[in-house]
Amino acid sequence: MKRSHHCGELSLDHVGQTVTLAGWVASRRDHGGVRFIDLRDRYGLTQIVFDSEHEPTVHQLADRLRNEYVVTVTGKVTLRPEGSANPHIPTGAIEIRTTSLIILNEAKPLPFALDDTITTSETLRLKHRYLDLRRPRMQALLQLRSQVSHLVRQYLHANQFIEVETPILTKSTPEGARDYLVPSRVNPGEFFALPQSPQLFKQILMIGGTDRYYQLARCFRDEDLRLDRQPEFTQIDVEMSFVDQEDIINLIEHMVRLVFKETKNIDLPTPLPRLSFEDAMGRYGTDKPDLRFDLQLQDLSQFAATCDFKVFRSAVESGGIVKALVIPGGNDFTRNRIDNLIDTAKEFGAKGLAWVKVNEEGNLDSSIAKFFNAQALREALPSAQPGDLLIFVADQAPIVHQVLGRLRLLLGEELQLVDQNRWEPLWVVDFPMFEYDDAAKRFVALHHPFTAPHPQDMPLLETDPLQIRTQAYDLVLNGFELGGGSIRIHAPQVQSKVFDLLNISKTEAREKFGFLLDALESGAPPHGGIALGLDRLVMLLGKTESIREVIPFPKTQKAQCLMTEAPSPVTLEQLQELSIRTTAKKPDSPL
RNA sequence: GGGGCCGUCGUUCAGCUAGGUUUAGGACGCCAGAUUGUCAAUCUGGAGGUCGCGGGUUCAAAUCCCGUCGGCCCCGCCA
Repeated sequence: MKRSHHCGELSLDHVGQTVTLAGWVASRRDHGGVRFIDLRDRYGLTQIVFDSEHEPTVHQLADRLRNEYVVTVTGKVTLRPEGSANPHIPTGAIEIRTTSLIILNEAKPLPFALDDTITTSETLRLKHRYLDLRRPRMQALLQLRSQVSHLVRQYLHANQFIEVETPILTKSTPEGARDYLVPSRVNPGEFFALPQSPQLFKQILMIGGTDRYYQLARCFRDEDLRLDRQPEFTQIDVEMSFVDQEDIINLIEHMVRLVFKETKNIDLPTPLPRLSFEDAMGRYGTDKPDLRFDLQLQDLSQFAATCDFKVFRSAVESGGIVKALVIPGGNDFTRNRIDNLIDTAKEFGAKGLAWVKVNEEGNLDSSIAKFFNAQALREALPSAQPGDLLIFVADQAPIVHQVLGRLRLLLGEELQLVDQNRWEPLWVVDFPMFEYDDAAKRFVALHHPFTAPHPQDMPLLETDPLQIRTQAYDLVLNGFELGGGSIRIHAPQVQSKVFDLLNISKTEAREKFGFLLDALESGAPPHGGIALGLDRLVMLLGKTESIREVIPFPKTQKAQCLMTEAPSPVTLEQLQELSIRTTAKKPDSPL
């Protein structure tokens, strides 16, 4: 018996019709002579009535119903009696007077309540994800994700993009995250890698004349997990030929604005604000600033250079900087709380944390206040008001930025400065091309080794690589990196030069991506692109507490699936067939 | 690899910080009965826990100590 309607659509308009519904028993209320159940499917809830007077047989059968039984019912849509309508659900004006009930399947008592309001440990939810997914909230999130994907596809197709699938079984890439490896049975001792991103393939597609490519690409990285990081995730992967940075930023802005408008009726600004990497680091101490609250880093290096506090002066003299955060109302921080801040600053890498209270009279209150000219400090820090707490870090710039950037986030949360209803997207642009890795004694690419320098910085490749800025851009939203991209190198000589600087030998470059180098020499168009994290986008749109909520079957922090219990040992035969022997000593290992 | 928080009936939470008050308790769920207008239904009764696991301290451990397993958050890592 097929259903005629679903459980979310019946209303006064249907009164008098005979309908058939199917779904799960969401709850039951037994009054003896009359029994009610709420029947649930993806679309909603409908109340079903079993009346002993009119339909004694069906009423008796309904006694067997339990939560999450799967049933199909046929009956007449009727108006609920005076005073018993339920205004809280869309179908609350009507109910179904049942003439037929079929129990399609039974269900054991549940390991946890499916109620949206009841909190259950995530462990249990993940173990029984099939139950968890039945909850309206989870269905809504799946639907949101589907809606976002659909909008993205529509938009990109409308802009002449072609969706292309790139290989999942591919080649291990250097200079990135750890790869997930897949042994090749027919090539003993050799391995595929799962893609960390389709980066090289999309560039090859441009060289192949595809002009505009996109893919909702599954990517894999064998690194430790975070609340916004999973070992497999989906990115909206885009690449275009004959474009510059502005073209890509424009295209993506429109797409993101469309997604926010269509899914949540949110109007993002036009155009999106931009910050240079330098400004982002200087003012927020991070390349993914959360602009939902202000609390900017204040540069006090000039003041510090002339003050009597030796720690400050010597930091500046040795090429470092001094920056401060003005904590509004921080004057009432207890000594204990300040000590905790100092400890936290040290954990973040600072040698110490200087602090000064500005008391209600506007005087400086601190053990180091005697070193400062109060007037000079006021002029250097005009935003400081009576009642504030000033905290300072003096060190080399990267450390100052890292420490104050993190303290800013911590304090923003503690002092509830973050407006949860705000949406603060921005582009971070003009990234440096390289960083110097002191440990490895070499340059490393900040973005990736295929990112093109700014044309005017090109000569610096020979002279001062650390000063080179790239045509790279990150899209940041509320402190999360939504994605990033760049204009790519299309000149083979430039690409070779960059590999040199990264200390990737000719042999190694040849071995790892000889195909790209060959392709670049075969008529590569100028091209560039971007990749946005679909999971993070949906997580932010859905305001969920972690990325796992918007992934139907996510992994735990130990990169395991609690439902399937993957990964798991395999048989000795399987290993032998793959010419593999493991050195792991697990009690349940087949060795 | 490192730091922190958490683990008590099916679920959720109390009890732990004063070791004995506990035969480990409440709520929800479950089981049985009652109930013709509920929608967090109600009423009566009942079942259900080796306090994650192992070891130690003690006359006595859910409670203190050590280890371990699992979950979460963070650092490192994530070009």
